[in-house]
Amino acid sequence: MKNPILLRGSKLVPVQAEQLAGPVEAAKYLVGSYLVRDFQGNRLIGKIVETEAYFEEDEASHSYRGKTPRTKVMFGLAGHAYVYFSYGVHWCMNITAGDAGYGAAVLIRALEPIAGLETMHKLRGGKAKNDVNLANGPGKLTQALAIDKTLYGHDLQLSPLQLLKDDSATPEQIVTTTRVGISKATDAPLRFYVKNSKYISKK
DNA sequence: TGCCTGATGTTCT
DNA sequence: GAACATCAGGCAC
Repeated sequence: MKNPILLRGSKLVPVQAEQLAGPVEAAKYLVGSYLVRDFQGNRLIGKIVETEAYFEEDEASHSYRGKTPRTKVMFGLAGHAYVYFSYGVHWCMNITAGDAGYGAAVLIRALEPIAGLETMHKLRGGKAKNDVNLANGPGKLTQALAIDKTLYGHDLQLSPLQLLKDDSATPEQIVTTTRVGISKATDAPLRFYVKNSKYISKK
């Protein structure tokens, strides 16, 4: 990779598709990873602190009813962006997981803002009263990182949106709970977040 | 602080 | 035509 991305002295390396082979493992693995967004000359970095796993056998998953024009990227290669419009108002970002042909993805629910906070506040339209509220929800983080349908299907090993991991960091302590904001399969323990993080979404 | 509601595009039934 | 992997503002307490 040209110009490796450095953060606090450690080098961030791209997340490989093999590390996203299973949706549940991928959801856990992605907690503590970094999203790096290059936007209009600014580099915005957020650390993933909360995820949810969705897959074909899962009633709450968009892929449950099979491949459609919207969900087709979920059935493609792992490590790509599945971006969809929710409630007519917000974009939500997923990272595809599992083998090609199997419809699975990991919803990114919250980020800890690391770099480019000023730009993130601007992108949020000044609605975030503090840094905690910048990206502590699926709709908020897409706003803060300027993620929309133009990034649908984007390969996350490439700029302007990359998925990276700091291999020298100690793994996060992860808490597992049921998912949020869904009406089906509400009992499945498929939500993962960093223990004691103040940046996770509410509820 | 916490509940309630309006906004509103896309997909699926 | 209804449901939806949401958010923010308004109002009551």
